Amino acid sequence: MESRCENCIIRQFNSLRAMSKEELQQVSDSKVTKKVKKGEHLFEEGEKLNGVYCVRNGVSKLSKLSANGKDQIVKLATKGEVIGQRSVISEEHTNLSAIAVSDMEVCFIPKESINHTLQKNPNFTLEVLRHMAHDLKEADDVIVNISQKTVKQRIAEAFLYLKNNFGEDEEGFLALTLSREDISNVVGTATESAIRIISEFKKNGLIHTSGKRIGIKNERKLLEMVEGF
Amino acid sequence: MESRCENCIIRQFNSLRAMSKEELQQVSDSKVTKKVKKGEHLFEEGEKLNGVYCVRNGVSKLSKLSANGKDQIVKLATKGEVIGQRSVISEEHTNLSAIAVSDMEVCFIPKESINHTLQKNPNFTLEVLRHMAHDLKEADDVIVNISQKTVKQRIAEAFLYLKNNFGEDEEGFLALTLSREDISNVVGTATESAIRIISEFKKNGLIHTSGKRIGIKNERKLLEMVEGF
DNA sequence: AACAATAACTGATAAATGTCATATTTTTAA
DNA sequence: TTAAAAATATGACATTTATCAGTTATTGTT
Repeated sequence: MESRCENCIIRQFNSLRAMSKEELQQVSDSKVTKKVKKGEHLFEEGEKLNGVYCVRNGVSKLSKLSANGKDQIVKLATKGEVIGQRSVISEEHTNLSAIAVSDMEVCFIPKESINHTLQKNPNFTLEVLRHMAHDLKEADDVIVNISQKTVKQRIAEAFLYLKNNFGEDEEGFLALTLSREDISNVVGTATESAIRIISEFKKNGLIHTSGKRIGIKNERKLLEMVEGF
Repeated sequence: MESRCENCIIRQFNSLRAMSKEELQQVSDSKVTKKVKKGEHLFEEGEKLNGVYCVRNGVSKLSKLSANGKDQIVKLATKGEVIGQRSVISEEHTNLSAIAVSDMEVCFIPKESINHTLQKNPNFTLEVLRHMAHDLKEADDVIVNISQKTVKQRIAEAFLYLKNNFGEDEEGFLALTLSREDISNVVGTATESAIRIISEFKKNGLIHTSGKRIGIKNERKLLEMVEGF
């Protein structure tokens, strides 16, 4: 038997915590838990979503394909985050693809459960609104970063972001391992450029690597680089 | 005597339309109408907002100062849009400055009126949520554009955007005249680069200019440029 | 109308970044 | 375990974009 939303700790981190006991029961009855392997899609750009995904475990990249065939990663969503809200709320096709960058466990919640609560429970709606306001602020920050910072600064920032949001493993490597291509797609640059800068960082003792894994060696210097010294 | 929100046509374009008659009366009683001259601030980055601004007339740029001293314009807000919602909702200081790029008339609505309705009227909250979802989608698009398109493409796109959103005057110039610096800040490039490309567009017959005013001459070619031909 | 102040423009050059070609390493799967 | 595939890495070069310096045009003010 599957676990119930009412007891799910993940809920504490997202807007579902503003649901009443009854609403939560209804969500729990209608939800479906799925396992998504690294590299698999949750959904693709342009799809019509019939619900949202609540992330129990693992990480998904939200990305958009540009005209020149390159992906831009707009956000990395992890444990406790709800994916697909925007598209369900505005009843539009998704503008982003969601692909697992590590093995994931997600709960699919049909949109009916969400929409119903959105119309009846202002606390829930307000909570969702607050989350979206936060996402919007972050998106604005990304815009400013991409247009005003150098690739080097953005890569340094990405590593610090990865450390702060996903932590490090026992050996001191970033817990979330992204391919060089994914890194370049987060930062918005050519893969070769990203690789070159990673090599440079390694040479200068800012980071160390082992295969595709990256560990931060000199956080202070990385921070200074982001700030523009 | 001032005009009442209940009769304001602007309201049809924004989330205020989801308010009940009583709520709207309350908003109308507490609102203050202000005139803001071109170049003046509505508010500055980092300020704490005590309410939102409903734009009756004119245009405001929402921008963020980057570490290297350049502004990045994240959005142009015009008639019918509500500015400052995000910050009021998440009860944070603003992350953006709002400066009038043309003479404006705005209504300042104290946050109490907004917050009260947000907690009581799920329709209103949902409406605000939909608007924010839309803004978030647009922000994602901007991210992809900035990181994947060339400056030339982005400037072409900006001109088309200005035409579609603000129209043209009788003489065939874009109705919203931005300084070259503002254009470069929308696009995320150096002012000189923007000017250079504007000259090139003029030379190639894509646009014509008169002082700082810009008129679109060959929309089809601009569009093709945006698409990457 | 004349002046100062500001904005628009242009050229020369430097710096950053992208592209293509190819070598090397790591990962995957037979 | 080993071959094939995929990812990472590096060099050479082209292109794009930024920067600095200086000129011309426009705008606003007395």
